[in-house]
Amino acid sequence: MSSSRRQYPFHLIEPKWQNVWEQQQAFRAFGPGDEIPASHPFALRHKISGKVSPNQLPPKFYILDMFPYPSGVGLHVGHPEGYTATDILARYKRAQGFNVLHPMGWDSFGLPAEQYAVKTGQHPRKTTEENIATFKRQIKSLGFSYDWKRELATTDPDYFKWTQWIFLKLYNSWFNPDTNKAEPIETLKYPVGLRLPASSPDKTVLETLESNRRIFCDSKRLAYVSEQPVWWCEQLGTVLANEEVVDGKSEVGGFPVVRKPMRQWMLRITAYAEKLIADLNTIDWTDSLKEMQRNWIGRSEGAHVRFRIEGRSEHVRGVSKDLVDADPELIDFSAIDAFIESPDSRLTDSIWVFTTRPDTLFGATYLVLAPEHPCVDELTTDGQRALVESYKAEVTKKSDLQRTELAKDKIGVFTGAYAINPVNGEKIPIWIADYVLASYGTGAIMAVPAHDERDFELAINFKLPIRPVVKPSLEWLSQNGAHLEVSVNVDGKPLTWTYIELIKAAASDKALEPQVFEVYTKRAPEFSAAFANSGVAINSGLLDGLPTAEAKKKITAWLEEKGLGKKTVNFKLRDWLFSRQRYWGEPFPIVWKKDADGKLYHEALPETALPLLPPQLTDYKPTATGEPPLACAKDWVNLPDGSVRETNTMPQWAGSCWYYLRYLDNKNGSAFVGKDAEHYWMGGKAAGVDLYVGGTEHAVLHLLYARFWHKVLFDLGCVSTPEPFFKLVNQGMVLGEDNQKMSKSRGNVIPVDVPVNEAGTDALRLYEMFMGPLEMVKPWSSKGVEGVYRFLGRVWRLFVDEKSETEFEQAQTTAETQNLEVLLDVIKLDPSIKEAAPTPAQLKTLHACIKKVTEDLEGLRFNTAISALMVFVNDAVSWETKPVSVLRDFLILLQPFAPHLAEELWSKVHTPQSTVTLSYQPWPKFDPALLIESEMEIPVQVNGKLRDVIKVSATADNATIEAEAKKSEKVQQFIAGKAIKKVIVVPKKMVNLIVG
RNA sequence: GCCGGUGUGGCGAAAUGGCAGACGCACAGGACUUAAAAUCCUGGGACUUUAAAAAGUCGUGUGGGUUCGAGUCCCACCACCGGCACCA
Repeated sequence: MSSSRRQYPFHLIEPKWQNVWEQQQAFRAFGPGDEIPASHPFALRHKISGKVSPNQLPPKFYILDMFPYPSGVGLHVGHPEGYTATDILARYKRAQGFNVLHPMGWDSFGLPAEQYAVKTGQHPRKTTEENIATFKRQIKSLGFSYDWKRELATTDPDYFKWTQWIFLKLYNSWFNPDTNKAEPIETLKYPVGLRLPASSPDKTVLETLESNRRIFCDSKRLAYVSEQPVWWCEQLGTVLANEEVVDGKSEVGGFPVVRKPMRQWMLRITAYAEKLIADLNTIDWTDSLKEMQRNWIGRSEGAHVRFRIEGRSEHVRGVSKDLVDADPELIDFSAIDAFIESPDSRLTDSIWVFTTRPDTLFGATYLVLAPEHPCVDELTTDGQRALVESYKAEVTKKSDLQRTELAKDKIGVFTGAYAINPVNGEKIPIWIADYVLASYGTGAIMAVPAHDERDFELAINFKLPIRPVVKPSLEWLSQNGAHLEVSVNVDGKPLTWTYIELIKAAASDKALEPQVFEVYTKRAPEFSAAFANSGVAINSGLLDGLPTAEAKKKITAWLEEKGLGKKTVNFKLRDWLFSRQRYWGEPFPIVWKKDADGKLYHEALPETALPLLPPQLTDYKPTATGEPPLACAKDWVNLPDGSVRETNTMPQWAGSCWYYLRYLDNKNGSAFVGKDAEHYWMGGKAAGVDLYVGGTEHAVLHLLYARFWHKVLFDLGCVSTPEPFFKLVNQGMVLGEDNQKMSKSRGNVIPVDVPVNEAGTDALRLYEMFMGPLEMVKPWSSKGVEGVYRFLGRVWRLFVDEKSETEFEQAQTTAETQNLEVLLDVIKLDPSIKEAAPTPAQLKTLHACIKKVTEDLEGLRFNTAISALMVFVNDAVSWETKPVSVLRDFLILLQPFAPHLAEELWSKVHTPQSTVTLSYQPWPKFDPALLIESEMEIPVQVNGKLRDVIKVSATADNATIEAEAKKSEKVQQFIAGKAIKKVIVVPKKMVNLIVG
């Protein structure tokens, strides 16, 4: 920045007011049960003090930032963008009389501190504490109005005690599909004896029952254990999350990663898939963000269809009852039946598939299983076994990336087995191919090559039959189906036509159509593509002639009636892999024990054992076998009673799933949040957090996980709202001056202290918001900072006396004592500022500004609000007399944006009897009466083109306006001698004359 | 490929279907100054006519449409950014 002279002494003003706020505790948020000191500005403004009941408190407004991971390196100018937006709004809402909760904390578990520990041996807690201190100092220097009394860190045992407590809630709950909510595990009825391990002969029925019950409960818990392949990075000596693996390499360091199966904790988020989608309609998020979540959850409606395996005897309904030899009172037979009839069943007389197009069932000419499908080995015939095995081996070798890369070339292998198409009894081959994913649906599909592109490609590659069962549009056919040949029965005579000829004939002769489409293709036709859209069913028996939507309904009903299928909603969302093999995370409050058969089972620690602290270690490196670092602490792992602690830790997401609740009551030692605090801060008109601002990078992960936890807590009666964040806004990224993403390698990172040192925090805040709309991606410009800095200088000069400022400049350089207060007090108000009645024009300028700033803040349009402040100042600098009352209102408007400067100027213009500090001054009210003009300017168009602007009285009616418009000389030039065909007068807006 | 977003001066950007370019940056001219910086004042979309004042034509990614009137609404397309991606 080139300015040699400071626009105004921000270097003195900013620390001064930050100090004052700190000493006053100006931004403490008082909730139910808090003691409000009588001298606190909040008490003065609202005339309450001491302990007050929730209904005595003003309405709340909860404004939340996404709390940061405190890294070792400093903030750059992109970081404070969201924080500035929320702070402006917090200050605005405070001025409006809301009880504002605006907290900040630290998402402080994480890999960097742990990697530093591996390298140096320094305990991650020490690194974390140092980083928090740095971050806090930097954030505090920006003058945000956080209530630091509510600060929290996810690594604090008083905090993660409750993270562990919520985990236990998940562990001890299951999702009841009948009540459609989570319930304590005790409410779970279980079907005894169903495909559970055979009991040893000497065990009593009850012992077996107990063991079975445990296994069954474990299969329903919201937190459960499963064997899962995870990403293991040898060089980093740790397991990585999916997000940390980019193109088959670790995001950090670019080391190779491999898939390794490990015992993992999972959270059953899939149970909430439907609610997580449905409740998006109840919250105020942007459409794009909601859409991202919808896509991630991936809801699709369709059906499960059961294909019997050829040559196997049909499973008889109810036979499972024979397995049970226990007290029938304890048995839920309907649950057993439902299980056997479901695709979850491992009974191997059938293969279940999921399809969104059950209407194309008649066109299913083969089945495809994922290579990992559990039935593959059993189905494979001896003749095909070698081929199948080598294919499977090849697939396992490929990474996920390679599997996707080879997408174009559809390869598969025949298992040798056949299934029966339930609608027509046809014997169809069962294949395996890696384009079918084991993790989606049932891991098996029915292939309808005529109407699915992928099935089509495989069918072409391996010459499998293709049978069209949906009539495509003529247009599509003329592009794609010209070579298709079909046999047609017309009036009893078999004919072979090309498909396109046939459709054309049908189109020209409507009478032909019904009978034409009752054809059965004798030959595998030569398509050039699959027709995957909706159409009308053909070649489909009972469905013929039905449009796709109706055909789906009809065939699904038919399948359900015969016990061959079920209407189903399927989701892309998978259960959440919740464990990490790391040191620096919350330990699981779980121990492992052995039952009488020597089998391991898990058990929760009691709540009284929380917080469960991680052990002290000297080496934080995980072992080469992938065992978590915690396993090294033998004393910690092995308990006196022979049980063993869980050595995995929770992922970083765990702490951020509920931190917004802890802010409400962060000192509570007996509950994760107190009932009163929760009701007060999360209740109200907009339930939950009133405004949440953060980056898009969390659009699916954090925001989905937090919603999930919140819904579980809601179901269990722990919180009072079904959604945590009512309104959510994503701030756009701030790019470097070169229009590129800021990064160390590009060298375009601008640390916050650069603009702060050169122009001050207020200028930084103002520019962050003036750049453009909050949600937009926008480049940084140091010239732009200079512009808003100049504006603040103009504000300063609007208020202060030039002479005394010169004296101040001298005093500053010569004064021995650097007492800020004394120095700044030298500066006097400009003599043109007087206790005077404002002129109508001045009131108009002020109230136009109040209106615009207020409306823009409500709509989060910070950039245009700032331009309104500039317009006011541009006008006010030319006033000969500046009425104090007008300037005071202006300072209240300026305060949210540039709080330090506003406070300093306020301290000069405020009246002594006003005891409430600027931050709690009531927001000025806009008076529409003051904006009414005596005259108005009306643009006049001729044939839609602007020709003149006329002035008429504000009360002029349409007829008068029209007459005045026609009188205008300029308009006359264009209408003279022409007939006026039509006149449009928009009241108080404009006139349009249409001439011929 | 699918979903979402964005295209307006030299630049960041404004505009409930009604005067396109508010506000700011950069630029130019002027005042102040020995000078520079800072500050203050003035100017500006492009093109054409004009000595000038002034006037006219065109102009919001492209092509259509609706309307008295379109940056704004509708249809088709193009470019860029972001997300998802063999999801049956």
